[in-house]
Amino acid sequence: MRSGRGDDTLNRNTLQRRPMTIEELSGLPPGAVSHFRDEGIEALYPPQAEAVEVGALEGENLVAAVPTASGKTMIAALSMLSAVARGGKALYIVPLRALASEKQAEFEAYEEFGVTTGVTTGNYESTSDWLATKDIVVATSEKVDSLVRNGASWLSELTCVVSDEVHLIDDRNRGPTLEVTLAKLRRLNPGMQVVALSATVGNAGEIADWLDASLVDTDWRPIDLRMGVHYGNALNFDDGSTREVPVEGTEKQEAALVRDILQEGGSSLVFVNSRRNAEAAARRLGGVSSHELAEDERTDLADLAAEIRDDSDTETSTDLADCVERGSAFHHAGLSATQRSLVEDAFRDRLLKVISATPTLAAGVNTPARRVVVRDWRRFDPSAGGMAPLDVLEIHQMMGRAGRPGLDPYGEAVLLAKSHDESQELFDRYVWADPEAVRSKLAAEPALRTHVLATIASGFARTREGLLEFLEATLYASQSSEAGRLERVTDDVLAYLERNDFIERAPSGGSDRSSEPPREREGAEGGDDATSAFTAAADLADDAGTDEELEATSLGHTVSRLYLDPMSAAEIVHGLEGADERPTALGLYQLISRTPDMYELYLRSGEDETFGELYYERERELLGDAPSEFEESRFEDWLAALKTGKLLEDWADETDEETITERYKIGPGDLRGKVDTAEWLLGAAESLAREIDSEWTVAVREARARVEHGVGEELLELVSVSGVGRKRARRLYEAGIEVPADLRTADKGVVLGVLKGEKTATNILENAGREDPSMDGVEPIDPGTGTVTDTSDTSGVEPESSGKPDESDESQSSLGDF
DNA sequence: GGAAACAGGGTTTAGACAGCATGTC
DNA sequence: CTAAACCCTGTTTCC
Repeated sequence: MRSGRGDDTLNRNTLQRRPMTIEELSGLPPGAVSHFRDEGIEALYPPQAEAVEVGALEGENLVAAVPTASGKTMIAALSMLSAVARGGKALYIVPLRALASEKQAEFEAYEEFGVTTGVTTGNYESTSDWLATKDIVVATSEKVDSLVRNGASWLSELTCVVSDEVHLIDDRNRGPTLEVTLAKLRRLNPGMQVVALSATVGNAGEIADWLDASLVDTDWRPIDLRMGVHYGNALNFDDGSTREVPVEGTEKQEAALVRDILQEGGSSLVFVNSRRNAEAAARRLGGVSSHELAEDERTDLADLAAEIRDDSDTETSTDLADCVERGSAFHHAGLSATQRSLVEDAFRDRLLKVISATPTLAAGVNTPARRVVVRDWRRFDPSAGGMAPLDVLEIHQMMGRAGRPGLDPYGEAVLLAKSHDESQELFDRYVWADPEAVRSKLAAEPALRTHVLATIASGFARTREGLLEFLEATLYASQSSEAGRLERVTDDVLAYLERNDFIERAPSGGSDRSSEPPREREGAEGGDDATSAFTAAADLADDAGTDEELEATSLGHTVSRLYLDPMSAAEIVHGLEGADERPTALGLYQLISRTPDMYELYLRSGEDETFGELYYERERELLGDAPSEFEESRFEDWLAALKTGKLLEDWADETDEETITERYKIGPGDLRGKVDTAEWLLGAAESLAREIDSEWTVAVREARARVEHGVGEELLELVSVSGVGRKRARRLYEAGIEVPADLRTADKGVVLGVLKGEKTATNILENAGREDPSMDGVEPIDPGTGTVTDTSDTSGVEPESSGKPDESDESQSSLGDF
């Protein structure tokens, strides 16, 4: 830990001053100060005061590198509110969708004094025009990137942009997006204030230089954080103090630590390195927490467990619910979004006593605990050939979750050691260590592939020189020691894009290519303001007329707007163009599953054989050229994509959630994620098919509709009725109701017998447009037997009229039956 | 004879953004 | 190049 950095004079001065009260702040909208006072905020934390001193309220650029839960959001809020008070508009960029909702909930309160907030993520969108009227917009970095690509007009009205967790620029996959997006927003709005919020990192100064910003860099926290290592029966802290925490009998260290703090009324968070470990630890720790529960807590926990079981019918859910009943929970990306927030909320409400989590939790929404136990500090990393130690930054993020402001006297973060040597190593490696520096990953080819295309397509650069000049404004350029590397990779990428018909090069000098009219205006939703602003930005970049011109093709524009990795687009286009007959659903599912935009499903041992067989069985359905069986790794990728494709086909064949999660050994959250990505990619594939005039557009649309609703072809019409999902649609179909129109004429008794519940049935009939949807006095008819409880009208009901044999019992039993 | 305990080898391993147009059981 | 938990299987042990 970096205590007392001597070079930070500002910091030292501020800490010794009397606290700055919120009444001293000027430049905020009327009513803001009293709002904060009502919230119980009287004085600013020292880092916040420091931010104000360097001009946060006057539109000055600022990098705040401070620990989690030290009031970073307040720094952002003050900057944004003062920008709004000056008549401006602010954007708050977050790394996760869950954080977007968290921030919105926080900023919504500003409506009280007339400052409005809107959110936009891939999931949820307040319409674009509506966003233009909001004072503050919250969005994920990818969404902002997409808005830039699509030319949202209000972006050029921004006067303040906040980038939360800016250290994620270091992330190989998603960092470059944030980096490029910030550079574009700055070019678009030269006078705009930039506020970057970061965890404490090794090179905050470098980031500040890049953004022309003042730096607030401090370790200050509102509650003390003690870091320590537990070894044997003792817990040794960084301040030299020691606490006896005996490990009894066969119990694990973490169990002793959780029990110890629970007896003082404190909850804990245990970080482990795999999902399975998280689940196993949660089960074991349930034994600890269940001893310390009050009667009313048991009742509440039982309710929570019921909610969890209700959300999804899978083994993961059952296991989680069983743990929750005992006051313990696990948390990882295999959980559904609902389950995750149920667990997080219950933990914040102190109902759950302990969560065992993978690192997801450290990066996500705020879930502070009295004690944080970091059990595993190494994680499997194929690139390292085995277990690799976690970054200091990552461990510090986990440890930073310790201590709940206002509830705990202090927070404790504990690492576990099994030997004296390991204890020493942990102190050196993590407790006393500074976090790593943030390094830009922009020069990686996959990142450049997509951003170079987008930069050209949205008019930020029109020549190779202009492109390189734009890239000069990124963090990568300011960090790069290896001159020419970026240029070299850029040239490779340009060649790739040209080869795949995404861009065209032409000699400059205003040659009039009538075949391909300029497309800058494409997709500019907000009219001329946006277009002119974007064009101006491009003009700024292009000074030379000597260079050859770069222009996105029509296809290139589409790819950029669809937010696809060009390589994914190329794969899809190639696959569709090569199809001689109508592609099957499986063919399309495998196609999108092998694009880099689909997260890979891992091929387990023995599965290469299973899927090899499936491959030979259904080889003809697959699109494009299969790699030879002798190219081992490429063939394995092909089979892994087939596995993912098969999962999607199972889903679209109405296999139930439980069977799929068990068959592919995944959690409900993973299944939802796969389906979601497939839906997006097939939507994009449909646009591409239209763009290249493919004759298979309809096949793609149908395959997309089938994953979206998880139903067979014959149910697609039924699920378009609001309130009818995959299960209800199948039951209706089997009762002879095959299309929405049938709902308008069908016997009400049959409908009620199928749908169970008068309210649902009435509702659905109403949505189908039935004139008299009321179910008053209707007796349900059992769809299985066709027998009536009371009435005698059974005409027109054919229970087994399905075009698709009842699959439910078969799919239950046929494990591994691919 | 059969169930329970144990040993040894094999297997597995974190995370989740985006288009578009609206809503499961 | 570095680990550890869990599962499955086969064996031993104990009643």
